[in-house]
Amino acid sequence: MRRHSGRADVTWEVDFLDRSKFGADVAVRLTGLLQEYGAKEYIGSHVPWIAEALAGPELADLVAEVTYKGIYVNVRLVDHWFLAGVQSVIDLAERFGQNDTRCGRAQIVDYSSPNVAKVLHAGHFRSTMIGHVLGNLYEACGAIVYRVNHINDFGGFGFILEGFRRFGPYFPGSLGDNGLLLEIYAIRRTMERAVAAGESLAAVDEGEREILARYFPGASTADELRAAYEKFVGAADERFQKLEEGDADEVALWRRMVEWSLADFQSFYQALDIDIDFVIGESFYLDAGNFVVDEAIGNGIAFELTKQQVCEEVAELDRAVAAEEITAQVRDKSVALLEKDIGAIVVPLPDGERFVVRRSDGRSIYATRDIGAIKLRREIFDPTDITYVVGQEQRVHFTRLFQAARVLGLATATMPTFKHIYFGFYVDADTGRKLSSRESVAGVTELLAAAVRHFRARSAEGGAMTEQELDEAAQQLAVGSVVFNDLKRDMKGSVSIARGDLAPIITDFEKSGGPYVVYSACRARAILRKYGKPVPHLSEIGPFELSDQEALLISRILEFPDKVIKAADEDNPSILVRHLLDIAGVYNSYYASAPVLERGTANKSRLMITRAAQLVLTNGLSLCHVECPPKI
RNA sequence: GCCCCCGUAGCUCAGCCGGAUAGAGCAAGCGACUUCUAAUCGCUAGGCCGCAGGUUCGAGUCCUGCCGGGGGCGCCA
Repeated sequence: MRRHSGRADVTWEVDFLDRSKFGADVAVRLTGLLQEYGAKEYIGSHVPWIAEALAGPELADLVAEVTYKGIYVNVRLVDHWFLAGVQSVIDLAERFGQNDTRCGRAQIVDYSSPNVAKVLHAGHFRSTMIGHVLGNLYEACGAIVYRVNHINDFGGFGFILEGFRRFGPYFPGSLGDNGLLLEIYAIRRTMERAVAAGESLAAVDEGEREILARYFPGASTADELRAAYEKFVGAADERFQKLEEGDADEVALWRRMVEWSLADFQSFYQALDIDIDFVIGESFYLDAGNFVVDEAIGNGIAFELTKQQVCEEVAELDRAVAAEEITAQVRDKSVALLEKDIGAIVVPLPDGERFVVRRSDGRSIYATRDIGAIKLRREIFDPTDITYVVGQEQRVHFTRLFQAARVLGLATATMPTFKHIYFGFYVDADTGRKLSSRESVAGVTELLAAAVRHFRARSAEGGAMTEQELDEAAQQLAVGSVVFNDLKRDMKGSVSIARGDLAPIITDFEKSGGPYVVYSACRARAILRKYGKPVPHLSEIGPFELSDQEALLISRILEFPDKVIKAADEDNPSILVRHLLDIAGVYNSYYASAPVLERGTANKSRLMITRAAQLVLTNGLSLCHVECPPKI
């Protein structure tokens, strides 16, 4: 193109087409020339020579026919090119889709991140699936991936330690170990709501009243409740301080409690068959965080926000109000935020905001530990990229954390890269409103179990399979369903989910496409199994002609590696998932119309295409953390 | 108040760095199983791409404003 145009700066784009629709396989556009000259002149002066160049002898073994219409120069490729592509897919086999675009990169992916003493809710589920698949994608692109499960085993623990002792006599006997922890959390939340509700207590529902009555038998009025709550908070703060200082009793109890929760989480990870390399509690990073903060105070980067500094900023705000740059309302809000931070250790950020890294009472907060985590992770893993897969509600926290890391010298302007991959939450299918963690809780494990039972029952209709095969197939279909349900749409949007009855959810899962892709891969494999021999090599194939459908299917298959790269580059698994659904659709259609094994003879080129389709679907599913069961 | 996300078929969503007649799936209707397993396939129907301007040869896509929906803004995590 450059030679024909006589210019070195021409750029072009190539789009795959549907042969049955356009009679060609790819469209070529020289975008630079198009923009430079406009459509009219481009069509008149350039399109003809572009078509002529493409039809020239140099490309004769690739190009079968060139046509043009409007700004598009359409090229029909020779059938041999497609089948050669199929052969290369077969040669690469399990490696098809892998690439080296991220060679030399070491990426930390921080995902799942459950809270000890709280219930795993749907947000953790999304984080787990998205993070895991992103890790797979980065690996497929050649990166070394360190998967880290950052367990919140510290924040808010004062309440748990105190509650465990304070409410001991009132716990119902039926609660298990982890159940106790959840109960304490529920008590705390209930108290917060009750106190926030004030005198009326109108916002407190019946279940919450029951909790209040059980655990605070002496407090019946709003004032008494408030007093009881304040005593609870005070005692909890003391507990936390002792824990941080390493008090033997508190540490021992804390350790036991963490174990209870981890054991509970394990059933969730087992159900999803997820194994995260590094399970590290945030407590691990406490000392490193304090070290960084102390050092930063020492060299003046971080400092205690004093009353005087706040006064100066307030004065500036007052000036702005006087100059009518801001309203008094904005000023009051800002002042309130400023005053709240007096006494805390803060890191000033380039955008003028502050990042609080230590409370005024000297205790750590999660920011302290997150900073420590960055320091230790850099020392241990020397990562080029750190990616956090955490819900969108923490966007502000992470943008500040990343800025603070650079200000504190824990990272340079470009190394490592920090990314917060966020996602939407689950919403009520009827109301469109966000489900609270308490509502979405219920069910992650139960939902998956119900999905397994559903697919188990359907499989059983099929016939000759052993019990174990049935279990495995159902497990994979269930996992595939939930993964696809979560990952086929853009992550930033919310996922609506029906409440109560699980049946509609399961039905949605089945329709969501996971089983469709699994089943497609299984059909392809069934053909190959029946054939029973290695598929023929390209060199054994005589003269052949591809159908439009075959050309389309093959071009979709050959696009797969690019989709893997794109999904990794955009940190967006849905790009991969949708492409798999697309391939599965084209393949199923092909499967229905083009028999491979017929009247005892095998169609060689179709066998090759079937093998390539099976490989691309299996490899793609594997990236999505779904394995194809041997039988279905 | 500030910030973020969303608005495309009855429903759930795709739609690339702006490019051919805006696509799938579900739901609805019709048709196809002694077959490489029908968890499938084929066909039909269904659209002021929220509204109004602007940029452009060309806008669902980019810009501005408006309307509507959801969310986030702790010395919690």
